[in-house]
Amino acid sequence: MMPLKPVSYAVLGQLAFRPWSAYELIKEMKRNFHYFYPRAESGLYEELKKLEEAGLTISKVKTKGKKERKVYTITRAGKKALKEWLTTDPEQYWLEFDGLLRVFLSRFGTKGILRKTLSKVSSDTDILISLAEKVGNEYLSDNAPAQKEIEQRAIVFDFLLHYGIMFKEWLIRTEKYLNETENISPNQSAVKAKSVIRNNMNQFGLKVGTY
Amino acid sequence: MMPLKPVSYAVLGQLAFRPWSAYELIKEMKRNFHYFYPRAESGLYEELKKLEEAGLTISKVKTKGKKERKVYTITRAGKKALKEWLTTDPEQYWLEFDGLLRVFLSRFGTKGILRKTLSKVSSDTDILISLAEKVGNEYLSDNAPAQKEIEQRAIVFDFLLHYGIMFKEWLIRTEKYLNETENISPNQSAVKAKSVIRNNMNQFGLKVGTY
DNA sequence: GGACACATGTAACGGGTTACATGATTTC
DNA sequence: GAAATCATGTAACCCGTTACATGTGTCC
Repeated sequence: MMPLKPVSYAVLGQLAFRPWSAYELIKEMKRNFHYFYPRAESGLYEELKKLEEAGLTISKVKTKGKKERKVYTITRAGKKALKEWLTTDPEQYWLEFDGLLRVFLSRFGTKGILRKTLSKVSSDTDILISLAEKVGNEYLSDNAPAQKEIEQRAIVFDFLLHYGIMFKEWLIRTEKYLNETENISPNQSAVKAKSVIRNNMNQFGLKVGTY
Repeated sequence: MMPLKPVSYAVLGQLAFRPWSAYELIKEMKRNFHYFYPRAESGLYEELKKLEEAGLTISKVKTKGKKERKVYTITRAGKKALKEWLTTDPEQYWLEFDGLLRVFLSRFGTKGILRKTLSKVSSDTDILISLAEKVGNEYLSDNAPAQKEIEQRAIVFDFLLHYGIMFKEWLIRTEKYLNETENISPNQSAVKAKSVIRNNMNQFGLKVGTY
């Protein structure tokens, strides 16, 4: 039996809340984890099978009409495995953001092209934030998660919203910077760039001048 | 000739700054892109070969001592291809953060386990921030990037530093939250969780109560 | 009855990493 | 001359996605 991967524990963890059919489970995981642990739905059916083979879940067939579907439940061993995994160290978090690559390389295009790139990033972020708005309101509503669950969800929500806002604020600063460097000499704009760097470092207490 | 992937343009873009030997180029890319476009070094040699096949770069063998190594240079066609790519839309940015998964699932462990997870995230973030400090100081120093380059690097730097700080501030808020919910009833802590969510939403102008 | 969402997969493909191989150059 | 690092790869593998297959309930 293969050592399980983090994604296996994501599935197992979702099953720890309550039993689910595969389809519901996977939809729920997508809702919950999409923005910080994205996985294609098709692969998760695989994981469910592996978990059952490993004895960490069991499934019972429930017939409803003519359609039969399995309902998966976590086992004692599954709960134990989950708890053990939680004690291990998380991986280093990891961002993939080709928009920033494009910013880095933007002098090989035009300022117009750069603005277009940023505007795509902006609208991607709007989607994230409006999802946060939707989820936040659900959490505050009558059909909010159970008390035990909402405590952790608040922390995740807090992260995700600040994550999105960070992009938005960066975009605003960048737009301003772009406007301000619109018609100045290369010399002046290099000075400006350095002052951006220095101000950032000072703002967050990084040591300047120790090279 | 295959359609190029974003990573191909990352390599091509780095070559647009100046010619490099493979090794130097790849080291530089790691420095520049590691935190927002991570790729294993070994795969980049492949990309270089593909780019040359496609005529977007050319290489010349320079012998130095007994060792010969290729120096890659971008071609006219390469510059054109790069510029064209820059006009296309960036992908949606994408975070993988299993620490947050662990927070979501933390009620299946203990608060101590959760704190350990958060402390790993914290030290990962310290590494990011101290790298930012190092890079920032390099940018401000005598051997700073050329004027033309520092403008874009300032934007990237600004992002990366705020990105790291966002994690740090989240960790601080979360720690505080954890402390405050240490010895209160489930009822009260659910109320507290909801107030975290509501405050966040209000702080950033999300509409509350429209479900 | 046709369209579409619900529901559950699987097979093939591909991108990217890990681990290894190789030799040269520097450092002690 | 041993060890470490510079320097350049390649082959095997694995993880995960894409695209497809299949049947059911439901809406009009």
